[in-house]
Amino acid sequence: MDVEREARRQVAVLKARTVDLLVEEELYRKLCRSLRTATPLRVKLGLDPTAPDLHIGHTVVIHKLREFQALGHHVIFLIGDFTGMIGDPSGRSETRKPLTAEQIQQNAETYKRQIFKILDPERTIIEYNSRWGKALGSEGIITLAARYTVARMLERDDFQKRYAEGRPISLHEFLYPLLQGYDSVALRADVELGGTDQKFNLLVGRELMRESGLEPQVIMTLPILEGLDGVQKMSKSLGNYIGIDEDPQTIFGKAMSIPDGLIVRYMELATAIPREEIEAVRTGMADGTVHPRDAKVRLAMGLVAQYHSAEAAEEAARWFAQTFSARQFPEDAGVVRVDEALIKDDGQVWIIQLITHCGKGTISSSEASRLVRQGGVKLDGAVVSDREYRLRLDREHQLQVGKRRFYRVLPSK
RNA sequence: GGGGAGAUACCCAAGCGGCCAAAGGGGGCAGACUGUAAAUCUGUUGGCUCAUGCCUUCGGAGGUUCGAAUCCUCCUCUCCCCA
Repeated sequence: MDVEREARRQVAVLKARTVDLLVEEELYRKLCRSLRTATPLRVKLGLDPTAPDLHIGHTVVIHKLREFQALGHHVIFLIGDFTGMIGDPSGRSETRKPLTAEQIQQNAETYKRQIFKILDPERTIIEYNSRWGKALGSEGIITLAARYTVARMLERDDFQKRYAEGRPISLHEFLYPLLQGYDSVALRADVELGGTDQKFNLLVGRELMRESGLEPQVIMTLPILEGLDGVQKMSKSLGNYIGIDEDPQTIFGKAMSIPDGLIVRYMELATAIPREEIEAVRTGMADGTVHPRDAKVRLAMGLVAQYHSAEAAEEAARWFAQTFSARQFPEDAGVVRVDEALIKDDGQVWIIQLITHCGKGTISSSEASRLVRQGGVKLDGAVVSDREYRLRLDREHQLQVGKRRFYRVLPSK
């Protein structure tokens, strides 16, 4: 095999969709060596177990890892159970609140389960940075902290901004990049991946490796995916995400709600839809031959197919067309049995109570009242606008609250 | 260590003794229009079986007052300046 040629080919494949690749020549050399010695590269991705679910924003990077695996390399999926106690200040305008040990453990389990929807378990090593982080001790931390200066820390955008705006920066936040970098030292990573907001942290890793006499890791950054609102980055805490663990209908529905401008970007970054097809969609939408709605359906199906199955995608598309395009009441709406306690002596249920009962704590009675007043509540297809409305529960009723909450209401027995 | 400024609802931010569940904006939700898109317009945005009512909420704990987000005391946290 022509090692150099193959290494060049791999570089080209891996470089696609990246924002930064530092340093490309180094990656090439590492790949050459890997091929000659038949030693897979050690590719690191660290994730703090802060949010208990992965969303398709995370998958941008994970897909890249999958590409490394496809070329025979090993992925080290590092769960930042130690760094998670600090909380990554990247891109944040305020200090994160630390997690408890239990939360971290729980979230880590969820991650493990979810990444294998994309990654190949055979080529994945799971690590926890508490393993070496705890051993560092206070002396280790001090030594580590001595390797970096305040001025250099303040080069970071987010720190600089916060500092300039007079917002607080806690001292321990300075430790985060250092500890993340130390992970690379401990793991002897060849490559580390992250979102563009991770660039600083990744670079610190290079620095620390060099100082420790190791060959510095190559760093690769990938775009940050915007959330459903199309403006802010996708994140669980902003509620603008599509979780990879969500059910087909939810994934499909959320995908259909993104702004048009995001369709192609989602396809490129978050799906396995082939390049040529994405190009066709792009040009088709530009010249008006492809309706954005249809492009979105394609995207939505692609996502469902990836995390569930092709059949599930078909099914979700059908469901969506019926429920939202044809405005039919979905057959599989959640069934709610009404407690006896809600039924008054006259055998009737007050509409407001029915709604709060169906909402199971997510809808207050004031809110239910508001929804009724605003015409957002439908019973058996007809708008209920009288908040005093009572209903006799002698059969199944179809209740719709707002745009997307559907319930099949049945008597308790 | 000294001096100054500040903490208001999901976020930003006004209010500085009663008319304050608290202006305005953002965001959210609902309605119209649609493609559950965007844009736009309208309404709404603490809770309570809805009530010229009650309860909870203006960093925390006390106090003054008929009455406090607003005044006083102490505490906690943040920022700035000086050392």
